[in-house]
Amino acid sequence: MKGASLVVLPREVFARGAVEVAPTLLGCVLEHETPEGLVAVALTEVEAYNGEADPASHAYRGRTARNGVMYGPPGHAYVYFTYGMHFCVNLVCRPEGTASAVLLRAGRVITGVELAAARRAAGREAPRRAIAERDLARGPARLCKALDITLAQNGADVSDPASPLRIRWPDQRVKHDISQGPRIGISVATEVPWRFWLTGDPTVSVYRPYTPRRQAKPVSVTQ
DNA sequence: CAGCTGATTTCCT
DNA sequence: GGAAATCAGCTGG
Repeated sequence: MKGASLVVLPREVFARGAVEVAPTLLGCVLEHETPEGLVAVALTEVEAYNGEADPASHAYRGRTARNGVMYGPPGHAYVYFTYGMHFCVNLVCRPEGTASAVLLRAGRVITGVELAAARRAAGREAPRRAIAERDLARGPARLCKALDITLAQNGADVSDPASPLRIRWPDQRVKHDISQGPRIGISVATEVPWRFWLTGDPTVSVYRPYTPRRQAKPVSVTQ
């Protein structure tokens, strides 16, 4: 039935804390409809960020121009730009005024594989190999690239079925095994197990413990 | 396959 | 000024 695809997650789902919302999102389908076509991704890996109480959260030091959307109503997309070239997308949790959110880290492309592959290949110089299908949305920045999510989608209401960017329940209610462990790419609060993923799923990114970027850069010595 | 590095801008100290 | 919720490409084992 076609109508099933319009059943977006109700806003109440996002009214709870990110740690509770995160596992709920696994298997749900994030869709982005653009003039180029529709790409849909079944989420396989997410991370919870617990607002101002969480040293790893962008909201840890309070409200800024960048993280403002996180303080808004639940069920909206918080998109940020990082490392000078990448976008990442979160879904806002908890009522307005708080800053809890779930980072979408990876998914499996279930609709629009060709379009997603074209977007991911764009800008690469002399690619030696085609991108494997499992890698299309494997990683937060890759997921955004496959779905063409940019700052233009910051604040989008994913609980609105009329929104070009929305999230709906899985096609089939399958019982998944869910694993839980430390978050990736952060240097603080690495002890809390707030990353959730579908056990054994090939689209989940490989766990890499945090390693400092520059270790003891040689000090310049005069004379 | 592990490990390193450049790319490149926004944000905050 | 420097790190950042990252990725791709290259190197060496």
